[in-house]
This record gives sequence, C-alpha cells and structure tokens, in this order.
Amino acid sequence: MTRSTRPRNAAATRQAILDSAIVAFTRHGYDGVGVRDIAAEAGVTAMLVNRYFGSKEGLFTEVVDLVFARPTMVPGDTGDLAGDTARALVARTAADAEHLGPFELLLKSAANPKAAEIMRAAIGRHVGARFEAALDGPEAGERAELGLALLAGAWLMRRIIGTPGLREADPELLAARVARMLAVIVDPS
Amino acid sequence: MTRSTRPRNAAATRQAILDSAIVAFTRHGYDGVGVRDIAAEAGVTAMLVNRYFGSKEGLFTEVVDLVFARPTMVPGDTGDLAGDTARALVARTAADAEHLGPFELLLKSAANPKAAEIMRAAIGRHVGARFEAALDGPEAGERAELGLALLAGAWLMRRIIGTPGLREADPELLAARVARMLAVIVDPS
DNA sequence: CGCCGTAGTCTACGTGTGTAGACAAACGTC
DNA sequence: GACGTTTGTCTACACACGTAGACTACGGCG
Repeated sequence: MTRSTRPRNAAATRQAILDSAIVAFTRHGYDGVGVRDIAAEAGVTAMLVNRYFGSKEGLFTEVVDLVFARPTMVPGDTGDLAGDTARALVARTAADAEHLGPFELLLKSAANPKAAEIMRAAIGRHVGARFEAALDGPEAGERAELGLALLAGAWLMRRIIGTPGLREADPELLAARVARMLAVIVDPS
Repeated sequence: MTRSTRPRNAAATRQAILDSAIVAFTRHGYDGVGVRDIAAEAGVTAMLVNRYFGSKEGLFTEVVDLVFARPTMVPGDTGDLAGDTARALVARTAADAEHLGPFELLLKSAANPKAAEIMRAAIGRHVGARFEAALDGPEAGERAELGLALLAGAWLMRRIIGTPGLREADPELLAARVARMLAVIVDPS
C-alpha cells in the first residue's frame, strides 16, 4: 500500500517500538494491548517486536524498567517532602492532565500476576529505593511503601475509577489533606 | 462423560454461576476470566451464563453490586474507627489470609474501562455512602474516598504486587501507622 | 398418560491472541 | 559489482474469546 518496508535503522526502529509500547501499556495495561497494536503504532510488523524483545513479556519488562527508573513524583529535597509530593500527585491526577507515568502503568497492569511480578521487581530496584532514600528514621522501607500505597490509591480513585468526591475536590484542599497523611510516614514521630 | 445434563433447578444454578463468578472475577479480574471458566466451575455450559445474565458484562455488574454491597472493612461504630479499620485491613491482607472481597475485585478489574465504570457506579451506590456515613464534618465525601484510596493502595502493594517492606512488616506496627494516616481524614481537624 | 414450557447442552462463527518459520530486500564490505 | 549479513515483511498455526442459534430432555400440570 503506502510503503513496503521502512528505512533500515535498527536503533531508531527499536526505540519507536519502545515508545509505542510505553504509551500503549500505560494506557491499557499488559492484557489490554496486543503486540500488533504496538507494532502498528510504531509503523512496523508484529514479528519485529518479538525479534527485538524476545516476547511480549520481554518488551513489557523493558518498558517497566524504563518507566519506573525516572522519578516523577518525589521531588528533589526542597524541605517539604510531604507537601511537594502531595501537590505533584494532585496536579498529575487532575482531570485535564496527561495521565501517563508509573502509577498508571502499575494500576493498569496489576491484574496480571506475571506483570505484577515484573513490576514488583522494578519497584524494588528503582522506586522503593528512591523513596526510601528520602526518609530518615526506622522502618524506612515500610514507611516508603506505605507512602507509595497512598499515592497509588489516590491515583486509582481519582483518575482510573473516577470517583466523584476526589475528582471534583478542591485541589489545594485535597493536596493539604494528602500532605497531612504523608506527614505521618515522613516524620519519624 | 459423567452426566449429560445437571438437575433442573433454575434458582440454584443461577446462584452457582454467581458464586463461581464472584470468586473468578475477584481472583483474576474482568479480563482475566472467560465465561467458559466461570461456567465450568459452576458445572454448567458457557451459554447458560448468557441466558441468565445477558452477557459477561451483565454478570460482572451483578457480581460487583453483590460484592460491594456487604461491608467488609469499615466496622460498626466501636469508637475507634481509624484503628479498627486499619487492623481489619492488615489482617485481611496478611500473607496467609484468603484474599477475596471488594478491594481485590476493584484492583484486579480496574484496567478495563468498562469494568471501571461499573465499579465506580457501585462504589457511589454502596461503599462510598457507607464510609461517608461514618464520618462527621465537612467534605465527608472527599475524606471518605481518600480513606478508601489508602486502603486500596495498601491492599495493592501488600497483596497484589507483594512489595517486601509491607509484606514483611510487623502487623501491629503497620496497623498503627495506617491508623494514624486514617486519623487525618477521620478527625475533622 | 400426554403435553408444553423451560433448563440445559451442542455446534458454530467470527475475531483476536502470541509467536514460529520462511521469504525479500537494503546495506556495508571486499 | 557480487556477497553475506542484517532488517524487515508475510503467511500460518493453534488456541481462546464472547455469543448467536438450533436442538434435546426433564418436570409439572392437565
């Protein structure tokens, strides 16, 4: 039809597949996307995906590792960790915001046990450690994950389920409340 | 093989399908189960499911309504709402606990937008109202859903993803921490 | 005893899945 | 300028999905 074969550029093609996969997996979750969809969005045949990444699972593993590696929520140390994080959460889960990022990916793919295991590993490798490093005091790991739990839960309710109370809440008031909840795990008490 | 047809009992058969569906949807999520699986577990053909519930979506709607209707987490008023709820959460997400119930269903099926919409409606109808009724003061709806968010997030991390910090945390200490976070939204401040 | 509505099964269709294997064409190198 | 490697496509398979439609047999009522 349009073109028989795309220009030969392995690195660029691989990256195009990866980009397409990041968006697709984040939007619809592991089970909600087919390899053909990802390939089509990258302008490529489905088989090429398996050639570069071994399998759908392999591709997902790489996507998760990439998405979870870069920090999106926890800011640099500005002195007000709880407040900054809460404000970032509220801003990113606003109705008109673009809803990509690790939390969306996490929630959309959690249903599949294999995907869950892959993400658990990536969280331990990247996110947990990063969040944990921002905390002092005992039980930093547990407290860090509890903070992540609140963020993930709020993301779920506000963006994915779209529960009205949180969706239509006043942003600043909501952020303040979330900050107060986060303060419980930020301050060693 | 064993039997050609099951004894004719409409009510019992319908209930058997419903029971099977509750377990299956909760365990594997909307997209993770086939109508054939549910039917087989109930000792019935797949088509009977559609005959009784119209479609897979109709069956799911009924399951969600049933599961979200009965209270599982928020206790009767014992004077310590935050503490009791936190303890119930920790107990129910323990490693050796049976992991059914609304939160598991919610998290496992959130990936599918149609399922998410069905659950959003059910939350507004049952859970939100129940949790909200337990709260006094302003913004009760927002605060109730924020509480649900924490519970859902903790459930996700501890049971579904299986993050080590929360999985291996000391139950009483974890419950105390969750209770302190819940206290933020329970007390009007 | 015979009938009829209903509870149930069976077959089939169309579509989508992940991936294996064979084939075609563009590039770098001699 | 020919060759072999790489990059990409095409076809195909085996399976699972939701569900439409036709068929069968049980059970209560006359």
